[in-house]
Amino acid sequence: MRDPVRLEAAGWGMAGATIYDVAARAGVSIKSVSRVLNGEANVSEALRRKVEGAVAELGYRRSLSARSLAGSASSIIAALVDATLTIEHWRSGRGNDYLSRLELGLLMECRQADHHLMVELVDYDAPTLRQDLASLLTAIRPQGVVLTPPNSDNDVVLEVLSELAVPFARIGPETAPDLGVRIRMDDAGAAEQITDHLLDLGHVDIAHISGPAAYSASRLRRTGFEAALRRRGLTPRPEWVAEGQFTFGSGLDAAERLLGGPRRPTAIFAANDDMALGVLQAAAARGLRVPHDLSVAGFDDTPSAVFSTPPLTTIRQPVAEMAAAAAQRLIPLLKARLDANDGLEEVIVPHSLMIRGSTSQPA
Amino acid sequence: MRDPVRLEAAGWGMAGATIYDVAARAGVSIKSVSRVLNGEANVSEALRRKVEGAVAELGYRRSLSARSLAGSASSIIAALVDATLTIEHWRSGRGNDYLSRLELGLLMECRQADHHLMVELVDYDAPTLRQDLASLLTAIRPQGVVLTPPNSDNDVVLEVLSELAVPFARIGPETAPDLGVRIRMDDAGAAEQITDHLLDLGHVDIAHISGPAAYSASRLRRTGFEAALRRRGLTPRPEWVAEGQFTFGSGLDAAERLLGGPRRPTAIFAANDDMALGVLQAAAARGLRVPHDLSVAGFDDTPSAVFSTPPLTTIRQPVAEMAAAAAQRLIPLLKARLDANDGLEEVIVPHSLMIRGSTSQPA
DNA sequence: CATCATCTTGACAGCGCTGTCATTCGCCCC
DNA sequence: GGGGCGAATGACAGCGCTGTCAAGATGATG
Repeated sequence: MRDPVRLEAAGWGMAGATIYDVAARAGVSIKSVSRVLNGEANVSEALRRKVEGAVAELGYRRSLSARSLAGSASSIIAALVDATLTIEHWRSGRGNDYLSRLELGLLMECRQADHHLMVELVDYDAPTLRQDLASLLTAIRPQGVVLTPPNSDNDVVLEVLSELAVPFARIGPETAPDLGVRIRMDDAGAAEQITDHLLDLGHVDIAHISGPAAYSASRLRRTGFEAALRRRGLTPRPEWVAEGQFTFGSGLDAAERLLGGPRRPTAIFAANDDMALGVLQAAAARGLRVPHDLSVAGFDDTPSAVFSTPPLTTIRQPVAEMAAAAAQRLIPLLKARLDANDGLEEVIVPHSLMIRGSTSQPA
Repeated sequence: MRDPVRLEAAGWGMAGATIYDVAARAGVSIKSVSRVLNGEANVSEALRRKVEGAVAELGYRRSLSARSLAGSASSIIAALVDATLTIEHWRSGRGNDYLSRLELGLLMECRQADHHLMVELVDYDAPTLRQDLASLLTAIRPQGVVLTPPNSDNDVVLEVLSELAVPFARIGPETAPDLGVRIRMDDAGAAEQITDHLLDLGHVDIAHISGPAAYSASRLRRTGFEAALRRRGLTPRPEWVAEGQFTFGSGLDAAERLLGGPRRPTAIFAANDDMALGVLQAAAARGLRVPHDLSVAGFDDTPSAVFSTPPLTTIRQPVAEMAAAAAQRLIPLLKARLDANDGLEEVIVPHSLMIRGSTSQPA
């Protein structure tokens, strides 16, 4: 058995107890302590009680690094976040509501399962992405990785993750329907639902501001929008779909184009709230009253959607729930040491339509 | 030298290279690799080049756990976040803009310094806080800890951190002016400035909705508010200070009280934006036009402040910058292995007054 | 040219765990 | 009553690094 004085010499000030201390206190071997802590089979009740007592008395907690190094659970979940996007947010001085909610969900689950959340910035545009990611993963050896939009589909990332056999969950996956745990909402269905809401109000001339076509969320929302029209026997007019960039400014511009055309739509469904807010501004600039002269619908239910004038009718994405579901699905995987990321389940979480002041019957 | 086949057997799929692989490839000892990587002195140029070459070829990156375990840098920064608050946010389904911006700042700095960010929920109300925190810290052994508002002052936490000699930074510290790196803004000064703005516009009858007196941010803002009045020879009227809870609802209630009094103020300065938004709503409910009949000022510059009607005049807290400053100050500390948390510098970051539509001359 | 200080490099022992394998102990059965 | 078997526990070797200490290389010095 080792010298207990070692404790004081650790340089990290008052160091915590180690497994040796617990073993000594309980009068058992370190392996037995390890067994109890890992809930291994074939442990006598007496042993368990002795160990648990010692653990409690010493306030012992296993070292993450040691566990991780010894080849077992690191109990770290890494959330991979888009660096470029983050830098943009940083520059604009704004937080990222989506990411924040996502993280909330992850944190809540991590807390329950006694796991830890590490947030990592990844530069998805770097030519060295493959290399970067591999380094990152071997450096921190997370037990599971959560891919966040809009980067849940990067081929290189999926490849590296598969090669390294790291379990992963994808929030809002778009392609590669067979890799990892996939958690998403029904974008098309939600878009259809909110378009239906406008149609139900009596609108016929409905325009859409889509997101960048590169994102399938954009495509799915547009698809849903058009499907809703078609189901009512209406033909989507291409000139009434403007592509935006998911930003306030691009929404404003798109609205200008849409409202400046020969025939003015009575409702605009923007593919996200930021753009819808831009529409609100464009409408105000033209002296159009919302919702009297123009109904506006968004997507996402960002915080500002509640405080805009009028408040936005929008789709509430259950982001935190998605994240929690991801972690929930991921953590058992870790336990099972299941390292095949194929054929895992897909979870579709329910969204909700938030009807607020920005939509009404056409005048 | 070890068996290179080991690589394939690691069970983690394609494992990354280890220091042994690099050493073998470079034809040097592992210690030399370690030396180069740590930038230790007395390393020949030739050695450095050989090692760096091998590292590059292999895409080698040191294992966090091993480094941490071996007693050196864990390169982990832990951000301690209030669990109760987080759960509330989780329930409400809203993100946390403040936290998000804070994290952004931390992430940016971590990225630069090749550190990692771990976000940890802490239940500050738990009777076992001391124990919990000690366990947490010994489990993850972060190199530095960032305390986030409103928990930058918890005595138990500061104590544990000091005992464990973990360097820490405090965002928005209120008490204990000599512990850790302290990063804050000038709350009183900012409050004074925004009150001055109202006074400059010609307002005399200015009311204040403060935050909970328990938070010194509340007290400082109130102090600044009253100081501004006094400097103009005005006497603050206690009945024109209402205490809110930093929430929308409490702002609305407080505004009701203030506006329902015998003499109606022409301007209200709320200690945060959420409450100011409540004031906006209360004013609208009473048919008061803002800013014509009532000027409203907030504090924080939350995202909704931009999209409210009218947009809020408010104080912009440079949260991300504060966080970045914290990390910036913390990381060198880690390197220097400085484990005294006393007498460290205090950083006061500049705020800015955002003048928007919610304030104007009194009618 | 021997001597000593200085620079450069390597061997080796942990850090705190987990995994493997060996050992002990009871207990059942013929 | 001996052989066999499973359950319970322990001894010990790493995991991939860093720190310590020793040794070899180099150069300065008298």
